[in-house]
Amino acid sequence: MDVFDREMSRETIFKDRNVLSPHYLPDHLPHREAEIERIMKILAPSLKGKKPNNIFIYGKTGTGKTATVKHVIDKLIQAKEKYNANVGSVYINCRTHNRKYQILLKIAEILYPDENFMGFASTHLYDRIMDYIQNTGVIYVVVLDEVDQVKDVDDLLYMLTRANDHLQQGHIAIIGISNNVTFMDKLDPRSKSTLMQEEMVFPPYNAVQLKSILSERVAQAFKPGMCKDSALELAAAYAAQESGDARYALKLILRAGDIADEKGEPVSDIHVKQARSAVEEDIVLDLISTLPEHPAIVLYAIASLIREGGKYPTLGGESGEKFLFSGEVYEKYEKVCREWARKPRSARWYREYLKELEMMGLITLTMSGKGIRGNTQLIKLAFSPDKVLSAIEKKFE
DNA sequence: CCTCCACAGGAAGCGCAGGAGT
DNA sequence: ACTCCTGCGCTTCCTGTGGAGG
Repeated sequence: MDVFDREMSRETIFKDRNVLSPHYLPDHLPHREAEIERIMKILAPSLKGKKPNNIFIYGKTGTGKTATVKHVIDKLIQAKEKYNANVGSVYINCRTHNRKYQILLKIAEILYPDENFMGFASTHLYDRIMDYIQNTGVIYVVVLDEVDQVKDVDDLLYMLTRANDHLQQGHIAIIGISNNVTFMDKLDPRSKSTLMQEEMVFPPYNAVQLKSILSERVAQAFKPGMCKDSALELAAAYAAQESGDARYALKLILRAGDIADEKGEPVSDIHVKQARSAVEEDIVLDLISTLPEHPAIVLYAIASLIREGGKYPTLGGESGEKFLFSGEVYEKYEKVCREWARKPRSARWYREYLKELEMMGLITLTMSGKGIRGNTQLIKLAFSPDKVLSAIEKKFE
């Protein structure tokens, strides 16, 4: 009996592990009923051949934006069959298709599945797309997930929305999804007003909501009684702390499930706690791997200063939390740069790196208030310095 | 109260790379 | 093949801000 045989014959606590994967689309989305209804209402005119409004959806990661939209699109396609309506749709993830050209190409490829558009100019793609819509009179819903990733958004939106003015029949409707608040400010006012005919904000889930989301999935993923209620509750509580991220909650339970499965035990609190540390490590590693060189060095400077205690250790003394001063970190950053034979960036740009690191959730920034001279940012590391340091050292070999 | 500190963050501009237009 | 244009990453310069210190 070899390893394969033993693994195959082993009893597992999972019924369907796949249900917990980040790509799994559940049939039922708890606590998003109102959002689903609103989007359906907005899209409903398309079934009668009328143009629906464009929608812009904003919400933090793990608030169910993508799942909700995909769910509604599924329903729209079902309704299309039922009422024999002339509607179509594409879902495009702009992280992988982050330029106007790639998006037009993707649309063209779907509209003309038998043709090869490689190497065609984007104006040609545009014309062909317009031809299709004009000739068929279809109402075409384009979902742009993570729109903020598109380099030439203004161009793209202008092109797609202005197209509608030239169409005698048919229409392009846009659903934009983003988790970046500042994205709206960077938009051209014209594209802003067209994209945001309807604006929706998806709030983060609270602990109670996360619990009910988890329990639905857990019931499908594990065999009966193989995931304790307390474990589920703990995972929900951890995720609620992490800004209500349902994806994080699912990751936790999946990881905890794997740990428990290995031992052949039902999932309990201990496994969730272990999973948390493991998932956190994954996240740190993942974030740092995509980090450009200089932000990584800045982060390294922060982590090593935290470990050394910093120039002004535990100032303020609030629960012993260690804060660093912006200037102090910049000096350290310059020093590390010299040691690693890199030319340090200017202090101005260093501040941009700090903001970037904050947006990624690697550090937290607080403006200095009472008790501190001058007006400066106080920097706190979101993860353990040792994990961060080793991850960055690994990155630089 | 004024001044100084220790920065924050806006504006302008620069060199470069890669596409679009011709 | 060539110019032109545009976005990106960055520097330089500058004005603004909130509290400390005298």
